[in-house]
Amino acid sequence: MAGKRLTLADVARAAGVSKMTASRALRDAGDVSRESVEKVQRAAREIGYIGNPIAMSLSSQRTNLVGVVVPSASNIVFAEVLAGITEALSDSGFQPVIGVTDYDLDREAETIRSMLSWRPAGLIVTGLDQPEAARRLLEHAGLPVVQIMDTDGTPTDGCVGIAQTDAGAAMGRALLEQGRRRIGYIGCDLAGDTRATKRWLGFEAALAEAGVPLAGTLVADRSSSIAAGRQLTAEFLSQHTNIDCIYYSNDDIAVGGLFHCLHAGIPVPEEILLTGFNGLDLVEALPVPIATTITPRHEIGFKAAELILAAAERRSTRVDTRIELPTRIEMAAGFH
Amino acid sequence: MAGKRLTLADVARAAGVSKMTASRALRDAGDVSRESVEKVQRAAREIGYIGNPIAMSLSSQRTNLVGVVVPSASNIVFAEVLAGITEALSDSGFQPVIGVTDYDLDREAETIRSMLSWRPAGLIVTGLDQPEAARRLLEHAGLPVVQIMDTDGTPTDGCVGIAQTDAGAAMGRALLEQGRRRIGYIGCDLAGDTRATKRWLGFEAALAEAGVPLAGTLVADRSSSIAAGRQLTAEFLSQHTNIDCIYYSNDDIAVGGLFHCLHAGIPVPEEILLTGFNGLDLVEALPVPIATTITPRHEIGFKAAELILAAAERRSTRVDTRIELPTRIEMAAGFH
DNA sequence: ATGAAAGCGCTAACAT
DNA sequence: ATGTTAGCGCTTTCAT
Repeated sequence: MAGKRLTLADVARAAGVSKMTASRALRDAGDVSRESVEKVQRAAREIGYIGNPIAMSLSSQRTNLVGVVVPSASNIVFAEVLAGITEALSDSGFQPVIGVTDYDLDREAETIRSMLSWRPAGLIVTGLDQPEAARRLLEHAGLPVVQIMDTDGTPTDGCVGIAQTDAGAAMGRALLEQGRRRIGYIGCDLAGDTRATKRWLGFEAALAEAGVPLAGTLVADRSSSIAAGRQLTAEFLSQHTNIDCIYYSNDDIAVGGLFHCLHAGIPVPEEILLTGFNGLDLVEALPVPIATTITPRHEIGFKAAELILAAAERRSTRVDTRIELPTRIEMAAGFH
Repeated sequence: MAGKRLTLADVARAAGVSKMTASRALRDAGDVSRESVEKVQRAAREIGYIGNPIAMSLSSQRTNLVGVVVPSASNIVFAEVLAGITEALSDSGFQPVIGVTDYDLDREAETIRSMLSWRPAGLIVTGLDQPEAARRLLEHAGLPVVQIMDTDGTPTDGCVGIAQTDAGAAMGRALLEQGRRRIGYIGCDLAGDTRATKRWLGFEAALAEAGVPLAGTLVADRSSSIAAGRQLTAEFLSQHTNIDCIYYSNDDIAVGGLFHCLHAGIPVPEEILLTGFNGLDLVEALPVPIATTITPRHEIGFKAAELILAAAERRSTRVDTRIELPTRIEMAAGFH
């Protein structure tokens, strides 16, 4: 059991070549005879050699790591983004390393710093609006950085996301087109989520442009959840009358709102049209239709990882690419 | 910009001490005068030194990494387990490194192998029933391993979880106690999820013991989701009559079932009692009550990480601890 | 095509 | 309490 771990020297000895030849053979690093390659790879397999990425990284001054910083792991949206990243990275030899900030701005800089200390091949970070300290870290990182989810602003290096303000505005116009006029807004955790704030501002501006003021606003400093949506909706409707539409900061809260309406016997969407954001699977399965903006979560992750991969391949320290993905409004999402 | 990265030698020079003293001072490794510690830490801060964990790890032959292997990242259950792990690890100096297998048994061994190559301080792996190859890797890992979620079986080293078979049986008895007799079972993805299979077997055994056969069974080879639950329930109810209760392999599928019933106008829970597993927040917010078994997801992650930490602290290669956490049945979960 | 020497940035072990 | 000497396991560079 245990015993000392096998090293490259063991493989070299078993194959009857030098460490260098073994190293090259295992990496397909050219300039090795077919013969040697086979000998070495067979020897490695036979003795059960597993390379040591730590030593590899220290020696080569580069890692096969891609750092990913997201605000939440339990939010299905980021889980889907991560799935996209993982898919793009699979079979590339690169590994994602995930850091979670829990929407804590101080922890964000700390997390980024800690990722950078591993000198990853690239970094994927959520959002365009890091506080000063974090932004400085990204600027001086000296490696490819992709900021994701949002394209409203100036990225440090590259970005992949959607136009958040426009998305909010588009939904505002769409709701007006449906004839809704007594429109409320309910949001959670806006301090930590600048994307939601942008949508809200875009939404409000679109209504204002049509001369329709928001009929009411309820923003809670708590984290977004279905339960929060349910409670906030109950509170909101007890304070405002004749509301015919509510725009929520995301789908979770909107579904909570729907649960309140179902429980209270309020006809959805006839009396009140509920509107979320993201187009989660949950929403598509709802027994009653609500509106939402469908976002390409998986694709955002996939493309971001592709950009890092491409930069790593050409040994560049920059991505320098800006990708704005389209969104789509669905007025009656749900299974009906 | 960029330029060469600062190393320990730079700190030592700036502080006017040797590399060794600087190293010890930065790590609080004893045997350094208060004076030197301060000088070094100030120098490090001033020049903006960030340590290189790769070099540290290679030299010390140990890392601050804890490997975590889960079947799915987008499943909220594992996201909550990860949150527990992250919380236990925060401020410990250890970092989780996450690997996702997507319920693919081949990928599991590969993922474990890849985690092990980094020589983490410990490994947290989902489930007790790895296929042979993966199990061998764990046995020969030579580091603390904690298998999570399940305690029905023999762990390689330590485990933290719940008694899955018992949990299924307990729910079976509870439903009988409610007077339900025409009970169906609907499950998804049971090949990849041995825990769900154990619950099912326990459940069926409990019914059999009372002389009540399952009124029907529908198991789909697709991944678990709300949409799947909705479709499978529709299918199931079209095939079986007089069903008064359905046990689902988890909460997601049960919620899908509820959505079908709400849409079809079937009174829940009066006519049919729906039963999930986990006690997700989603379930607690539902407008109509369903039954579920509440599981300590967060705590499982937290305790597993604590075990790794404790083993690392005493420089042990084993955890050798088995923790079985209690579950609780709630017959009318939801907000009503 | 192969190998020898040097070193990546740090810490363990052993001085002093 | 501080410093010196050797590596950790690999790759880079430079010979051959």
